[in-house]
Amino acid sequence: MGKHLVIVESPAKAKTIEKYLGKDYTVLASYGHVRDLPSKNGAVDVDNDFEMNYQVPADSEKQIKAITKVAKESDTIYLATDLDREGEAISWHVLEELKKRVKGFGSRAVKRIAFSEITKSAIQNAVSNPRDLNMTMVDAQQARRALDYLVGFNLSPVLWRKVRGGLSAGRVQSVALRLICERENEIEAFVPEEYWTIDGQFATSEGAKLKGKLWHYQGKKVEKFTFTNEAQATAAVQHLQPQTYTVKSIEQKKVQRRPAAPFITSTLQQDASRKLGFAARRTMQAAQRLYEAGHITYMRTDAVNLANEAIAATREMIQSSFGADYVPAKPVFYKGKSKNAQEAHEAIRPTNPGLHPRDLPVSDADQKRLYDLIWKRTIACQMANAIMDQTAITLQGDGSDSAFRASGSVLRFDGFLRVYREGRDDSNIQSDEEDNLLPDVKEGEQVTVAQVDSDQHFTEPPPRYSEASLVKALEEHGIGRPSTYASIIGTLQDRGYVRIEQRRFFPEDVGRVVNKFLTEHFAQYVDVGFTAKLEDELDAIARGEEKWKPMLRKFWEPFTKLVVEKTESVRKRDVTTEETGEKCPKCDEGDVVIRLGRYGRFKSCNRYPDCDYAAPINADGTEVVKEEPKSTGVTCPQCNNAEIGEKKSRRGKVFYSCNDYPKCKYAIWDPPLKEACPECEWPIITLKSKKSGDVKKCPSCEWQDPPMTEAEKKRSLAAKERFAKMREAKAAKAKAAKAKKASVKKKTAAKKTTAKKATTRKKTAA
DNA sequence: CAGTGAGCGAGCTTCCGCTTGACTT
Repeated sequence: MGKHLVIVESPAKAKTIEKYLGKDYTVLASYGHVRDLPSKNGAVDVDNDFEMNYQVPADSEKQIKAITKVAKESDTIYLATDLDREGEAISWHVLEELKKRVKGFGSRAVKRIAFSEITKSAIQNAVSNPRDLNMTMVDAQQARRALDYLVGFNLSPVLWRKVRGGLSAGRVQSVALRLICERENEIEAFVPEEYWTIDGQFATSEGAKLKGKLWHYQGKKVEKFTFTNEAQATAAVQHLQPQTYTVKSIEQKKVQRRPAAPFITSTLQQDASRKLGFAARRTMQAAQRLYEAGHITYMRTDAVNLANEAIAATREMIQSSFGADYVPAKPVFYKGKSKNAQEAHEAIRPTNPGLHPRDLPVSDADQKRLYDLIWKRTIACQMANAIMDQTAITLQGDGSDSAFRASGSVLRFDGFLRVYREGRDDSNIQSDEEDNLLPDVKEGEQVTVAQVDSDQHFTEPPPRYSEASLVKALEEHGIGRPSTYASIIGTLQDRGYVRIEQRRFFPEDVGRVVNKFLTEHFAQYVDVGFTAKLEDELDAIARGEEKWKPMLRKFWEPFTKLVVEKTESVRKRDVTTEETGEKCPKCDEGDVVIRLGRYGRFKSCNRYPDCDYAAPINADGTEVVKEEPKSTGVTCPQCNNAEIGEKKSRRGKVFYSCNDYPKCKYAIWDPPLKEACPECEWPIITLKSKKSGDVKKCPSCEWQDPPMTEAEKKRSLAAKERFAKMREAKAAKAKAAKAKKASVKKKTAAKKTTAKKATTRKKTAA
């Protein structure tokens, strides 16, 4: 005896901690939650005071067995799971299982310890300052778990009945879907507005040039919509052109720019998306590897704070690499911005800031690039502010009440910008003032007009969400957690609710129908504020001011009433069809309605199946007009029977296919040429236009001209590998799901046979 | 690429959050 067992969540963490503690300590990982509600009805027994029927899944059984084995030989158990709500619950679940599995467990000491940074001092400090399990926090987690289950497993079946089978709804995914759909509605409703800007170019007596924007016009400050048409703009240009101008004022100020806070999961995903073009999944995969190899701290975190030791090491690194000017007098501390942050970990940083990216002993390109990003952001966050001189020069028209304004800023000290500049996205538009050097002028100096130009602009609709901006929006509303951002995106795609095109989210028809239904009938549960309100309640439970079961009851009673009511009152055809007011062009009797089919919405006759009129429609509901395929003069290489025509897909993408469709299904994306492939003799090749010039390719073999460079080969191979991996993972997932189904079927079949046996036995007994 | 849909009503689907692994073609 005299042995101690420490339980953490992650195996990589277990390894590190074991190094810091003596040999009397065994550190084991729970691998996340060890018990959960099973994915079936009745997991939360609403008729029995919300009894939670937890189960240990097969995968967790392995971990629990290992933990039990060591627990039997230990006299102290340290529960060292993460210090957030989920971590507290994991500790409790582990403890509950140990009580069941270890005889005489009560003789052992159980201590809850927690640390938010993995450093030797933090861990030793935690071990010498243990506390008890916080049961009110565990209850808050149970309430969260139960509510998510109840929402998901009651709302989803409503969708199966009113829309289509296999769909899903949930506290998080339905809000994410809502954001994407509402953005699309905004874009569709958007009416562009015209406006004009007026710029002037000036020359000083010494010949230096100066550019300015029109600032005042005829005594009024110029606003965005001061000039709304060409006539107004032209009139203004004519009015402004012949004047001379005088430098009326020169305003100068020093502006400091602060570095961004160190990375947390959401900001890492955003920056990796903007700078490296990584999808959230890809970022997390690379980060996981870096974490496992001990190069970075934990990658699923919502805290921006850094360990003191890390700050010290970072400052040292800055001092030695860039000099004392770049080290601020005091360390820089950051405050988290996100709602509902639980701050169980540190920010994402290099474990050793002294390890420069070029010395990272890793060969994987994704990991290298991600480490580089993390390293730079971490170093930058402890560097001095950048300093710029911002100058604004006002040029007043002589004898007029119109003025131009030239502004520019000059970087005086680069500070953190020397290593890192935050990526920009939609909400953060690059200002055109930066590094705009202005010539030296004096107040009262006269300048002459070289040119006055007007430019036409139109206001633009808000952009569709990218993975990065969606994650940002979710985080701002406190919806979802660092460990789930990437999978939320996956769920929306798996359900067919959205698709990603050119790295932007587009809602699919099913997604829009589901969203309309949920927002119309279950508005309060798919509201962006629902999670925030829930979090307030959970906090009250954690503080001990509220009890979790009464809170669940308060949620459940009106919710289940609404579900029952809507299940009865809403008719499926009202959800999945829209009236058009048109008469059926085929039978002239029925009305045309828009229906939701397997592949999206389409027009049909409401007399179906008596009339089978059907026509495809565009995303905005207008009928698709079939264009005649454009001739290419190339014969189909597959059937040799017809020409290949240039056509447009329903989504507007150009493609080339055999005009004998549907008899021959040959189709390619790139335009065909009447040239045989020199390699495999396939009768045609294609011509793809790239930035670097035209590339001839064979659609049937690997041949291309000009041949790929080594770098391109490497890249294409890497992309292929990634693709193969993804496909494999998908196939494995599908297989697992199938296997699960089969085993469930087997089990239910087995149950049935035993049940049968039981009844027959009963009968014989009777 | 195009295909799509109703209703008899068997039996299936589904949540969020925590963490990694890898039975073979």
